[in-house]
Amino acid sequence: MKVSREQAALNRERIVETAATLFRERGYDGIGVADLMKGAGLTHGGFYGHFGSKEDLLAEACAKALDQSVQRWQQRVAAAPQQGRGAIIDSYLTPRHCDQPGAGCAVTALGADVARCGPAARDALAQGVRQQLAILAPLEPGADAQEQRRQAIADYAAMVGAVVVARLFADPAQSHEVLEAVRATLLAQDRSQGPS
Amino acid sequence: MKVSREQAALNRERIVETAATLFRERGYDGIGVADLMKGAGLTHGGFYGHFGSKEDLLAEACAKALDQSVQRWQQRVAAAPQQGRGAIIDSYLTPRHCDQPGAGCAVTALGADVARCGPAARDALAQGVRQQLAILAPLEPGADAQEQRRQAIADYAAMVGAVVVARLFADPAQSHEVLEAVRATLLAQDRSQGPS
DNA sequence: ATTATCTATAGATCTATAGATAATGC
DNA sequence: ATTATCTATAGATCTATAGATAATGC
Repeated sequence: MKVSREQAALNRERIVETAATLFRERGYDGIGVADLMKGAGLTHGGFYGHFGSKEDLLAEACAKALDQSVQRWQQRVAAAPQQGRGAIIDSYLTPRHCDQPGAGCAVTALGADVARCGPAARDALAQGVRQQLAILAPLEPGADAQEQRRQAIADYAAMVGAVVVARLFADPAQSHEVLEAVRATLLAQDRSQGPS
Repeated sequence: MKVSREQAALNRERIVETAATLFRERGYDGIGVADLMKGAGLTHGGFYGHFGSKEDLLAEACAKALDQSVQRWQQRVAAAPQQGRGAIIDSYLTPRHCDQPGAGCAVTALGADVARCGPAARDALAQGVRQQLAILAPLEPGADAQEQRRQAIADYAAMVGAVVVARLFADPAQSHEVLEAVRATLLAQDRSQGPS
C-alpha cells in the first residue's frame, strides 16, 4: 500500500467525483464518509488526510458538479448556435435528467441540503448558478441586458422547479406532463416577445 | 403521568405539527425522533405508540404542511378575487417565505428528501401539489382548460424554483433579485397573453 | 525522513424496543 | 383492565482521530 504523490492527487480527485455523484443521489446525510471512500476504492481512515471535514468535501463536490453542468451548457450552446436557449431548456427538461439525479443539476438535488449548510458549500452552488445565468442571459429575448438577465433568472427558476416537482411524482406520465408544460411555456415566450 | 384518550389525540397532533415545522427547517435527517418529541413536550419513548416509524411521521407531516399551504392559498384567492393568481404569486415570492422554511412550502424545503423516500411521503406531497395546481389553473389566462393547466404548472415550477434558488444566496440582495425577476416575468404574461 | 493509506477505535447519535408507571374508563 | 407515556437500553451507524504500515523521494 501507500502510493506516489501523483497517485494521491488522483485519489483525491476520485473522492470528489464519487462524492459529487453520491451526494446528488442520496443527499448529504444519505451517504457516510466510509461509504464515500469505499465508492472511491479507499478505506475511510484516509479521508481526513484529504479533507478537513465531510462538509468541506460537500463544498468541493458541489463545485465539481456545477462545473460539469456549466461545461455541458457551453458545449450544447456551441453545438447548436441557432437553437439559442432552447438547446439548454430541451436538455434540462428531460425524463433522463429527472431519473439520473447523480449526474444532473446539483441545485435540484442538493439545493435544500446546501441552504442549511455552512457557507462553503452554499457559495460553491451560488457561484455555479451565477455562471449558468451568465450563459443563459445572452441567449434570451429582451430589449436590453437587464431584461435578458431577468428572463434568464425566470427560465432558470422554472427549469429547477420543474425537475424538483417532476421528481415528486411516481407516475412517469405526471412527471412528463410537468416537464412538457414548462418546456412549452418557456419556448412559447420566444414567439410572444420576439427575438432581441 | 399518563393522560386521557382525548389528551393523547392532542399529543399526536402536536407531534405532527412540530414535525411539519422541524422537518422543513432542518430536513428529514436533520432532526431525530428524540428531538421531535422533545419539541412536542414529550419523551422519545412514546413515539412508537403514535407512529410506526419516523418515515410514517414524515408522510403525515408533509400532508399537514401542504394542507396548511392549500388553505392559505384558498384564503388569499377568496380575499382578493380581482387579483387572480397574482395573490398567490405575490405571497409565495417573498423574502419572508425564503427566510421561514419551517412555515413555508414543503415542496421547496423537503422535495429532494421526499423524492428519495418511500411512497407514503412522496404521495402526500404529490397530492398537495395536485391540489395547488387545481387552485391555480382556473385563475390562469388561456383559451381552454388544458392551456390553463399548462400555465398553472409553469407558474408553479417557476415559484418553487425561485425559492430554492433564492435560498442559495447568502446575500439578501441577490435572493431578492431572483424573487423579483420571477415575479415580474410571471405577472408580465398577463399582459402579453391577455385574460381568458 | 516524509507521507498516503490502513486498521482500529473513541465518542456521539440515531432508530426502535422492552418493561415499568400511573392515569383513564369500565 | 386498558393504555399513554416514561425510563432505560440494545444495536447500528456516523464523524473524527490515533497509531501502524509501507511506499516515495531526498
